[in-house]
Amino acid sequence: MKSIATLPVICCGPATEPLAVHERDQLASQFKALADPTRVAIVNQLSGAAEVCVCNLVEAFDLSQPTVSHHLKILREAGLVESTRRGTWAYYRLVPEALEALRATLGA
Amino acid sequence: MKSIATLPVICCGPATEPLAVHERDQLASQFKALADPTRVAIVNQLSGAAEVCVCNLVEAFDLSQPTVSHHLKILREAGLVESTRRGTWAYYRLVPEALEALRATLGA
DNA sequence: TATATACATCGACAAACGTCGATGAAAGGA
DNA sequence: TCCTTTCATCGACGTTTGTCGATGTATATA
Repeated sequence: MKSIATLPVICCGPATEPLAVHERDQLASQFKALADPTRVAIVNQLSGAAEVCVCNLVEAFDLSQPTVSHHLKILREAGLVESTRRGTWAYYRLVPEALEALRATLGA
Repeated sequence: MKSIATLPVICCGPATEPLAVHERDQLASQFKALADPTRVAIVNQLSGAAEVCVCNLVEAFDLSQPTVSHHLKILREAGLVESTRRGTWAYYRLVPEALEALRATLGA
């Protein structure tokens, strides 16, 4: 008989239940959205204000505007950020529930 | 004057302090270690027991032995797991503090 | 010693990723 | 209407990643 967990549940769901394939994939793609230094920095920036204009992000990171836009798209598709367009400008903000959910999968 | 955070600190450090480059890179590479479905599943497996033999992992995932070994190496280099060799077998286990630290960067 | 087993490393290859310049779309101002 | 600004999308590129078969390295057993 195999010895069963006595440790606290850490990462990615109940210890006794293996992850469903789609859950596994979903988690992986959310972590993947954070698996780049620029995107980590973007999220960090966004955590410092209610919302941030794309123009500010472009000048904050020494990258081209298309590249910043690309990273924002990845974060958006992962559900970690969302955006609003006001006039010519686009404003991005975190989705706190998404980050909280991801965080919950990492520990007890 | 820029408007400053009134939101709780979410992800990747104090809101008012931008991340240092090396912190940013370190976080990104740890998230990158979790940015693959197989590795998420491995960590989930490991959360279900004190330690798991590599042989069990190889048969659990429909992948070749070198591929599983490769994923374990990535998790090991990220500091998320560690291993012990006993006889012919290698046993892997989680590093709870590492996961806890990562989790802490994701939320208040 | 020789053989078998468990795991790591190597080398190769296709697929995915990060980056950029060029272009497109939508809004504001002259 | 025309021009400018802001942002998204496209196409291309070099690099990184996931995967495998083949090989190397210990350990155990006969």
